[in-house]
Amino acid sequence: MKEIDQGAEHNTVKERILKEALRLFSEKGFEGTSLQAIADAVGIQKPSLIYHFPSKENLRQNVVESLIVYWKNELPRMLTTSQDDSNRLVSTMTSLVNFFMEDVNRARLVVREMIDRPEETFSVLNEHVSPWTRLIGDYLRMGQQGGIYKKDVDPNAYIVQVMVMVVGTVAMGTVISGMVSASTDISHGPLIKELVRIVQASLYADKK
Amino acid sequence: MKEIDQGAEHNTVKERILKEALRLFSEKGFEGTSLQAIADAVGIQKPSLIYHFPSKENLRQNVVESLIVYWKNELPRMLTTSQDDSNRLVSTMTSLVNFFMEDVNRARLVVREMIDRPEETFSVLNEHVSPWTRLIGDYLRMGQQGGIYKKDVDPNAYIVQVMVMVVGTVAMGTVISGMVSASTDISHGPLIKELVRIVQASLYADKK
DNA sequence: GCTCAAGCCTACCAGATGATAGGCAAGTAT
DNA sequence: ATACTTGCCTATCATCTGGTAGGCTTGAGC
Repeated sequence: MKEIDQGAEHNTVKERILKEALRLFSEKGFEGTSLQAIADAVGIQKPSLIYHFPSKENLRQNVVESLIVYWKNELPRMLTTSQDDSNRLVSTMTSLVNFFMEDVNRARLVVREMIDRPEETFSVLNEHVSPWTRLIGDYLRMGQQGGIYKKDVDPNAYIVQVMVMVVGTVAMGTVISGMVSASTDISHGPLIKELVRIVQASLYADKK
Repeated sequence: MKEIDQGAEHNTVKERILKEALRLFSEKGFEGTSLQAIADAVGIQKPSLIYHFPSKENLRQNVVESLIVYWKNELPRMLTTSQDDSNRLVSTMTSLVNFFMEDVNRARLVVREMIDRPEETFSVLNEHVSPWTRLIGDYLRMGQQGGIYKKDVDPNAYIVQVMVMVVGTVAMGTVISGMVSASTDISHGPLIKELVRIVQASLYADKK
């Protein structure tokens, strides 16, 4: 019975720990979060935490891995979902935005990992994500030859920039909004709409 | 004599502390950096640190303020430097990129502050930067009416997105590059070139 | 019934942390 | 010369950190 629930139930202690750790790591950072704080958030004692995850570092790796697993399952689905070639790229990007918007903590954790552990994160991205982005790159180059996309687009750099915008907008968009408006609660809506516009306008060739 | 040097000399203990603190805060984060580590980097003892900056929090504020001061001096200069209206926006952005590229730690610290203290950073940006970005906003709206810029550009959101790209590219660009290439040392060059291209291509109206 | 492992607990540890107290040397002012 | 300030030091503090040792309870297997 216990083995049947494994993975399906969303309330096992282990999953609650991962959930609270993700939240606290992304809000306060890895170094800024104590095991005590996580234990308190879950409602257990510190040694019980250590029982499930033998060290803080191990817990961090598991939190990160839980995000990677999600990606490895979802990315292929995103890339194959829309049959329509013309907006496959935009629909993939939209799925990506939705993934991060589902839980802003995901974007913030990714940003933190990239700044805290640049080399390590580089390797992780290269190993788990680059196979799929390479496909997008090929797709872009084909579109360029076919005249659909602007010829001065640098496919690789373009993909990186789109990623910077997606992650950056979700993680920092509302904060940077302080640069242009005093209202504290600028929703992500207009930012993402403009994000999509920029991504498209800078990609598609002008109609002659 | 001492008062004359004040601010001009770059080797006072206080300035060396600020420099090392900026570096360590941006590399390891605020919580991830101990006063001991800063003191060691400067070459003094921990209590001597406390002598100059009464608390760690006070030191953080001074580090952040040193960046803000730079901005408040440079932003007006950037905005007024190029007389040529047609590329004032791009030249301003280039100056901004150069400012961050001068020391990547600047961009990373800004990103960290935005994620660690969203509300506080929002207020800081709103107070010190928004007066200038409002000018850019007006400038964009005028250009839209004049037909120079695309009409579907959302000026405020556009400015925010450009900022997301600038800060994001410098702070995370080389890491995200792991998504498209295995070579560890992708320079910022191509990324920034593509950044400028995207910013321009998504702004200027198509020639009819 | 007995054994055993799982899951969580209390009690505790060594080390690091931010911060304080107080001393001391050098320079400046009176 | 004396008194005071500046800038740095050593010694020490209470607190918190990640992590360990070991005990209690529950439930399944035999």
